Amino acid sequence: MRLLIARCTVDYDGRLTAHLPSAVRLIMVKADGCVAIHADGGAYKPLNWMNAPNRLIEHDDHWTVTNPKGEQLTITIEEVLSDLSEEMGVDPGLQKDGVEAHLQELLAANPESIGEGLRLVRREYPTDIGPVDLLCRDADGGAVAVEVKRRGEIDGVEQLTRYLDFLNRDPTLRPVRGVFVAQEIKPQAKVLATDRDIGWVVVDYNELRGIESNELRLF
Amino acid sequence: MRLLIARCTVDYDGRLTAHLPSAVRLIMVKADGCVAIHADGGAYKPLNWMNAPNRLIEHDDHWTVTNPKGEQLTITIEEVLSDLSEEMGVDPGLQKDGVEAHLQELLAANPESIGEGLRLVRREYPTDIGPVDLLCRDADGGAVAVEVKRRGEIDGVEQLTRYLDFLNRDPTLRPVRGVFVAQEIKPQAKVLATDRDIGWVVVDYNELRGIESNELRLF
DNA sequence: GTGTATATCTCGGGG
DNA sequence: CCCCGAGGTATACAC
Repeated sequence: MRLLIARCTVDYDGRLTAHLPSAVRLIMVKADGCVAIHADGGAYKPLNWMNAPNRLIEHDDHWTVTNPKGEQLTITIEEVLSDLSEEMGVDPGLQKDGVEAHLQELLAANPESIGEGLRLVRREYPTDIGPVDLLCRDADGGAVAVEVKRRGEIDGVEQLTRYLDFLNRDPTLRPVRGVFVAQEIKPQAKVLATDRDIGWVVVDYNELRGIESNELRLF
Repeated sequence: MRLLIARCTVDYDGRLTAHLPSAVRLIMVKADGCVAIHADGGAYKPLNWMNAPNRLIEHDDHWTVTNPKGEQLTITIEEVLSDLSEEMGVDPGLQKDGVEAHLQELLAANPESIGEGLRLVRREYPTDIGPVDLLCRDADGGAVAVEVKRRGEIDGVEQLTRYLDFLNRDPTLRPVRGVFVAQEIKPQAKVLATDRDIGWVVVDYNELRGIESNELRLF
């Protein structure tokens, strides 16, 4: 990784055009070739960047970074304040816990926590426009499509609506009702779901993990 | 800005829990207090981060970064390879051109470029589930809802469908037809729009800018 | 502050 | 390769 602190101007010409007036900034060049220009503030997002793969050419007073799509970043360097290079090696990567996939697993193992009498038919049930998170049957044998989100917003309701639209074309399933499940559901998403006769359930991740470990203890 | 290159492990506990095994990484601390941990590859997104506002405490061998929501980042530093601090000042910020907002402005000023005889009623016309980009009336006085995108994809058609659904409940507007406008529309989005009796128009941003400057020249 | 839409989104997975 | 979905999305903007 190379870390250059310099007074510079930057121009990006690609999916949009953008310009940075002269100021002191950090120019970060990573081992994979990607370039990012950071100001001394404003969260983690750089002001300008160019992802790998690309071609970086260092001219006398400016750099050009070009990618295969024809996007170009031009960095005009007016004054170098610091220039540091360091070998870092390959990173072992981030280990995550608590994302949607895990929530889906827990719900698949405990469909009763979505609705009484629910039994799982299958996870990632395929439709023509993508897989439904969970397909279940209720106590009366009716099909239930479940969309799982960590945070329930309007687009999740849209997604489930699309799936229901397709599932209800299948005579072996019809009629299919929908349930929207999340750790937190925004009021507008509840309104839209109710408006479309879609049920919604708020679940607690830690409580589900508790159920899971209790059940494990029984065996 | 402080740039620390160190062998470290990192633990995040907040919206999820995540762990980074020991490796050499860049730890960036910006003037506004935000912290980002970068590997030597993988685009501009850091492996872990904590946005401002937060509280950074440097202990002997580890740092803790805590934000008001109770999320915490723990950086255990095993070996410091480099430690650089540099004053950069406030950045003048990025100047952009060609984003959706500009396209919407240009179309609002030239509704005729969407359809003959269209007149603008208002931009960001409010509905219960969010604002419609443009509400217009056509030559016959019929209401027209316009959704503007830079790149037209399926979710834009969904969005417009939602708005039309709500707008058509308003007796002073009904019937409202929809037009989907973008610089580029994906085939699937065209199919879905047509299927729902929604019109679609591909516009050229530079041409619109031309119309705009021509009109300005007339005055 | 809440809620909604945008983003040069980034990133990963599947066909 | 593109398409689609998730994200600790972040960020801007209207109400």
